[in-house]
Amino acid sequence: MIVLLLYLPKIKLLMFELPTTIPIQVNAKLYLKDPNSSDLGIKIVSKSIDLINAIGFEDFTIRKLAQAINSTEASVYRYFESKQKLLLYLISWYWSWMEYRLVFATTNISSSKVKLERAISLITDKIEHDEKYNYINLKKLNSIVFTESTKSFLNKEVDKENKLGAFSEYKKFVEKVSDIVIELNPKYKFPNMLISTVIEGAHLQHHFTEHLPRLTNASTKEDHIQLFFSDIVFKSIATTKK
Amino acid sequence: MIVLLLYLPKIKLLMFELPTTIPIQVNAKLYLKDPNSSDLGIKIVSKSIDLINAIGFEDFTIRKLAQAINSTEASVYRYFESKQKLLLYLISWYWSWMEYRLVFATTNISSSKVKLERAISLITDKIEHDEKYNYINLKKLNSIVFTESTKSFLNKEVDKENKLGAFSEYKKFVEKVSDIVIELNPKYKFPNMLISTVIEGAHLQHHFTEHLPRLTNASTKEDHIQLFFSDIVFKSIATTKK
DNA sequence: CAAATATAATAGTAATACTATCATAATTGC
DNA sequence: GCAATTATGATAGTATTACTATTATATTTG
Repeated sequence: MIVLLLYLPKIKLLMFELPTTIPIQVNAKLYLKDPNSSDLGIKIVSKSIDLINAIGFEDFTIRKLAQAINSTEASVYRYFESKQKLLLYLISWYWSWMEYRLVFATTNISSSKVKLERAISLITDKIEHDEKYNYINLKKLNSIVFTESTKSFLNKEVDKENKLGAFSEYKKFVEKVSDIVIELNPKYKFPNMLISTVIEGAHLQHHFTEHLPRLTNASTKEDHIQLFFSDIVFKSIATTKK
Repeated sequence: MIVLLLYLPKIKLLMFELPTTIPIQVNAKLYLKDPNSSDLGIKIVSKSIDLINAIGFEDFTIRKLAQAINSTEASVYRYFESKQKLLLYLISWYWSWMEYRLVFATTNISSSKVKLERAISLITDKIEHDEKYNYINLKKLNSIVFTESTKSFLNKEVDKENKLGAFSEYKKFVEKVSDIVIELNPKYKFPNMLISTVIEGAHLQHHFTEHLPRLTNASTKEDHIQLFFSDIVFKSIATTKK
């Protein structure tokens, strides 16, 4: 069924035009009980996105979440074994969704250059409209990933969580974009580094633009961040013509 | 006195050859009582670096620190009003120290290109030898900044802390390196973005190399990270010769 | 050597992540 | 349609945390 969709005649770029029936896959080891399997699970995921986005992951507590959905801490812990795992679930969901966006944005495009341009847009553009994918607010989730995702791997648990597969969606996405880089320049030595740098760099630059503007040269109005990273990528992988 | 040092005939690059008498300035609003003013303050800073490096900032507690230096929580809180402020102090110290390293690495160098190369090395190279600057273990502090510093600004307190000047040493450093970029190409539009991306990107790539290698193309043995970022920078700012 | 200051000792608060237990509600299998 | 299973709620509890308050004892300073 997914394959069928990929062959639709006109594939649109923007995420809000994606069909909402595609199942987003998240590693089952990130939850104790699939939140998609019940109303409560759905409320947990949906409301945790609202809450983390509103108050930040540090101030976010399972108790606050439970109160917000008229449930109890114990019930939440039946779905996610920890606050960390819940965050990992959300981030993993995000990258799985980004992978679909990438597929839709690049299918039937013959030019590798255009494909890479579109991938960079997907990565560097902040979602500005309040759109939902089922019960998930994509703008808020996007915002969470931008500000909280480094915390998911910059800790002492990273190896343990990596073994669980917590970062495999992220890695898959990076590798898919890296593959486009390799199409354009098979000799370029650092495609994965380049793409992971663009991803994390774009997240940070968005944060800096808003809070520490002296670290950037980007205005909030124009898409300087996209321009900047696009420039970096294409200059880096350009094959020298002599 | 500082000025004098800058005019020493032969300026060496490596940090362990810096004189240890240069006072590193840290914004006074980051502490309640200057830790340099007493034995206890020195022990707090010195041991917190050891501890945070060993167990990570999340697991680091003021109680553990107090026990490690045979003191009490209350005493530590007389120097730093919070765990966060202590981290901000350490990071601020780091950037102040990096500024000195930058000055020493670039003084009396006429070529802007060489200056920028040296700056990039300073930024991207991890400190591998256990060297001390007075009571501060530079290797451990370097490691802390690489893994914990994003947490210092990726939170809801960032604006408040920014007003205190918590990030001014970092900004100063970024701007000093950006100035070299501008020397090389006055028309380049994103010097600050470029340098802050290189700094944060290099930190992350070091972490990825160790924990999530699929996100990189760097081996731990070679200086691929330096090569990669050096390549990015010089290609990005190259003036097109047609 | 008195006065000021720094530190230690001790206790306490409110909040946190997470666990345990048991009762009740909702769903399912037959 | 009803028993058995499962999901949730209610409630309580643990150990730990960041941080504060208070008082006593060192240590330094004028």
